[in-house]
Amino acid sequence: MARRGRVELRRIEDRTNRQVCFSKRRSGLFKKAFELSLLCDADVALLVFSPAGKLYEYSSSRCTLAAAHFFFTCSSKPVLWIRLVESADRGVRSVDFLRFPLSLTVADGCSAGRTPYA
Amino acid sequence: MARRGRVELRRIEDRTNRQVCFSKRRSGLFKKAFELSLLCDADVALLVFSPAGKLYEYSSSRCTLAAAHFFFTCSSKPVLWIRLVESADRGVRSVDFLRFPLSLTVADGCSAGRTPYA
DNA sequence: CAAACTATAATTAGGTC
DNA sequence: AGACCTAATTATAGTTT
Repeated sequence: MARRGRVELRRIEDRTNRQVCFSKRRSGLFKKAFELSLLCDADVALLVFSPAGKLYEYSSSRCTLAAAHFFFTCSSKPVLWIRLVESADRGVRSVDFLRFPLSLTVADGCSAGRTPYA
Repeated sequence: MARRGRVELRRIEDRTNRQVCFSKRRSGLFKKAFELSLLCDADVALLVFSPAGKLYEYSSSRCTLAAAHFFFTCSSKPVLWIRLVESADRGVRSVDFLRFPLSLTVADGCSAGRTPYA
């Protein structure tokens, strides 16, 4: 009737099962993130990409930040995503990022010897 | 001997208790993030700032990305943090970000009408 | 097929050392 | 702080509606 043993910690092969698990655990994870932020007065930012590439995001309201997420895609095309996080914002939401090509200019005083760009 | 009731979902006032709770729940959250990534083939990025301002970070190894975290501090000073996420990277680590001032140049084709900068 | 159910596994608050 | 312990809560895999 319920699970028969410990969960095996490896990729779930069955597609449907994996999708269902993703949905359940994703909401559990976001709930935990929210609780950590609230109970412990911490700032939390969480990004989850489904295998299909859909993005789910959470930022605790205490973040005074606009969080940006800056990736290399497989083709290594630098793209910047920026979202303004409203104050009093909490809970899980789908994402409305601004997406645009980016040029970076590093000002004087860079403290790092290696660049994240190839 | 153990807890006497449901957890009240609000900021823990006692400093020591809050710190202990933070430590426990943080590790629980990172574990869940890792499991979601592994079981469900998802990319997960998680940032947690302790009340003291210490940063804890996780990115699933499947992220083909260098993740960047871009904040406004309270004084609204734009600063870019960049970290190159190594492949085969998993688990919780303390952070070794590169920190430097940033100038942004948005190329043609910006799809957004509002800027995250005040 | 999503939502509800439910038995069990997993997390964790509060304690002790 | 940090590891362990235990009871109670919470999450969730598998099932059903």
